[in-house]
Amino acid sequence: MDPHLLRTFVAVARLGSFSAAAEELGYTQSAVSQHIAALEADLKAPLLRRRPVAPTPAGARLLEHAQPLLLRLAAARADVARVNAAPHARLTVGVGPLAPLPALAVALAEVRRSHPGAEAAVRMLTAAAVVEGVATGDLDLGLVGGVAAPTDPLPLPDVGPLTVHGVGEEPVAVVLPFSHPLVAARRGLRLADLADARWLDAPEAAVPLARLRAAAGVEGFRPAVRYAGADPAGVLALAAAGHGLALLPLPLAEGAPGLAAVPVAAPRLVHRVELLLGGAPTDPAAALAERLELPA
Amino acid sequence: MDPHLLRTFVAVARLGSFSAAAEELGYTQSAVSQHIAALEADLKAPLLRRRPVAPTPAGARLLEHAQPLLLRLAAARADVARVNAAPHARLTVGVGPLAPLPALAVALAEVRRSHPGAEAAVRMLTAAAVVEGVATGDLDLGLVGGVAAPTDPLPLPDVGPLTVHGVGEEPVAVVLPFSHPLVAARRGLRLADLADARWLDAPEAAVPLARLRAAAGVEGFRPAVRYAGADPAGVLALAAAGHGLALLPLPLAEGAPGLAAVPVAAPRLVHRVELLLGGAPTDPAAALAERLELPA
DNA sequence: CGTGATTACGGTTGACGTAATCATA
DNA sequence: TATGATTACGTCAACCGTAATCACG
Repeated sequence: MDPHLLRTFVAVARLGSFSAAAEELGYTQSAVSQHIAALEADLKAPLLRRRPVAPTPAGARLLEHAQPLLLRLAAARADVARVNAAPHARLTVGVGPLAPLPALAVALAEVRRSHPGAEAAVRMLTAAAVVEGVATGDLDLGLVGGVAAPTDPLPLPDVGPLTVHGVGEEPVAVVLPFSHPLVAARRGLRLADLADARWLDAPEAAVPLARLRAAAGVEGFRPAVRYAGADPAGVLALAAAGHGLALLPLPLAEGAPGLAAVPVAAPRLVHRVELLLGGAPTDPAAALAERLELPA
Repeated sequence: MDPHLLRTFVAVARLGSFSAAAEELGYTQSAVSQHIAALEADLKAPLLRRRPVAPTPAGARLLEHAQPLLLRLAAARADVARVNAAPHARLTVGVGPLAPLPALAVALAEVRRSHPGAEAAVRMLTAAAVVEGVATGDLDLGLVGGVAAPTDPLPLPDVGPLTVHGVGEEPVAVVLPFSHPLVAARRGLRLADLADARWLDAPEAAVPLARLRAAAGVEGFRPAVRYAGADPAGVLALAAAGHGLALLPLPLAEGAPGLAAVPVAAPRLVHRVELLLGGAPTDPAAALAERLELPA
């Protein structure tokens, strides 16, 4: 299970073609074929069906493992590199959806105050991409939001030691059109009671439905409309038009036209924003200072 | 970053000696030296100081990554193997501390009822070892307990896709000697108010202190006595003798001589027991049946 | 000095490319 | 039949072992 073999395996599976993977990776078609054959021999199981190229059940299982494995490998490399890395002047910050920009503004202002010469670049990304970027060193700093039980850390994908600091918690609310019968229950909405409602499936721009099922402890929360965008405003618009409910941070939800934002009473949930730094837990300010080159 | 190199690196770091690692891995001293040199060249950083052999800061970071990486690698291998594996008659169950044996007994009875010919072996392990064993296929089934917010899944180390099923939740209680002033607060104990008390540090046999800090959202919970055993009875004895407090599942805690078990009112916590199976989520009974060979 | 890590060197194995072959849409 | 995966084979590098050397306690 050489990482190189794993890498070509995921490339082949993703592209659905040996030759395309070969070109992408700078190998010949033959080498790719040999890689896959070596993997299949090692694991004693066929991983791909050819013509058309598609993963077998065993290959699908391997794929699920391979991507996190390669990610962790990159994270390990980045983490070791950080130890001996020269500080750099450019600070790259990744911001996930549902990570409120006010918090980012405060953080950046603090950086500029303490490191007046440092440039800062901000990238808007998906939550998974922020975690990946911070782990692999592509990002110096990450800001992600999500729901969790109060004071609980966010359940982030485990790609290696990351420093996670909660920087804020806000209540969460269900957004629903004023016409919705549940608006009457102005206070004390139980999430489990909404399991049979129609929900917006907006995994990037609102709380994912799987998370709702886990939090409420019941099945349901069937998706009515899927919204692939990352902008919560789109979710608000869809909710106002009656296409389904969504769970959002209260500050984001309230004041939206045509919508009621009803806080969730049970289970107790908050929207939590966390600051991510690569490497083992340390003081965030000190860790940042170490990585930033102070102008002379 | 060949896994082989990583494997010898962790062996060298663990044993503190190139030659000892060589013997353990069936290599020659020279090969081990070359492995480490290759790793250091690849990562462009010294990883070990020699004479005495000890990890450098960069090596320490790598170590932190290497163990989970190798574990995931083994898990991937096991997961693929499971797909094409022949069912076997022997069922191995790993039981973590704080996983109540009644639940195990019920589970085993159910297995024997549905698969009358299946032998079952039970191993008592640490929680981490249960997760590892299930992931790597050494165990067919795992049972672990821990505290979490109600309906929340337990925060288990992420070693790959595991099927996790909650099989029970019970209240948690602080155990304290009858003489303790807080016994008066028979109901409605707030965990945060106990941050300054003396606690038993029993990471295997009771809720770990780090978990308490995270749940209460405050620092504190300083350890008074460390108890390395895995048997909660030892914790009860220590608590009764006044050596410190501990958080335990209520059924375990109540009725212990000389102790009061006071339920925790805030934050809302439960002791949750989860059933672990290797592989992607499926129906647990069906998954087990697939792996068990029914006697003819 | 002696234990133990490193370096030098040779044999073997394995990896990749070229090119021919095979298989399937 | 054409596209694309596989197999054959040659070359070259990588790996590991033996043995000599080096270095720290």
